[in-house]
Amino acid sequence: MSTIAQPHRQIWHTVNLIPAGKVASYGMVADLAGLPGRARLVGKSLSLAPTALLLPWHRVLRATGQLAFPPGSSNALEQTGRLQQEGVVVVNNRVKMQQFRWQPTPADILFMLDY
DNA sequence: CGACTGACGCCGA
DNA sequence: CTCGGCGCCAGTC
Repeated sequence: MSTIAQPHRQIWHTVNLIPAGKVASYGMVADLAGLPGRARLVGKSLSLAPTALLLPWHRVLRATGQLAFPPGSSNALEQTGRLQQEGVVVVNNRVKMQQFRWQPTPADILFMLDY
């Protein structure tokens, strides 16, 4: 069976913990996954993630709150739709991080370390 | 081997 | 708020 690099597994695992109605930035996910400074790797991992995993990729955006896709692109539209469906307000292709930022509990951290 | 490219982030002008 | 520049790293050419 194919050997999936650990960093990817860690990243997918972390993204999967983001609760509906909340969002996280690429850098935040990288940090929580034990890969500080590897924000770009998070983007890469999500692009490679099997759709069968049903990861909440739409809850991951840039640190500024901007969606990672160009406004109007099919990806941006789908991401916006999914977020609003969860109650996250998206205006001009961006979200108010101050209001919707996910704040992982100590339990969340432990859950990831345990993995 | 070097140059370029991303679903990024931060700092300074 | 916008731009430019640099750091970051795995792939690709």
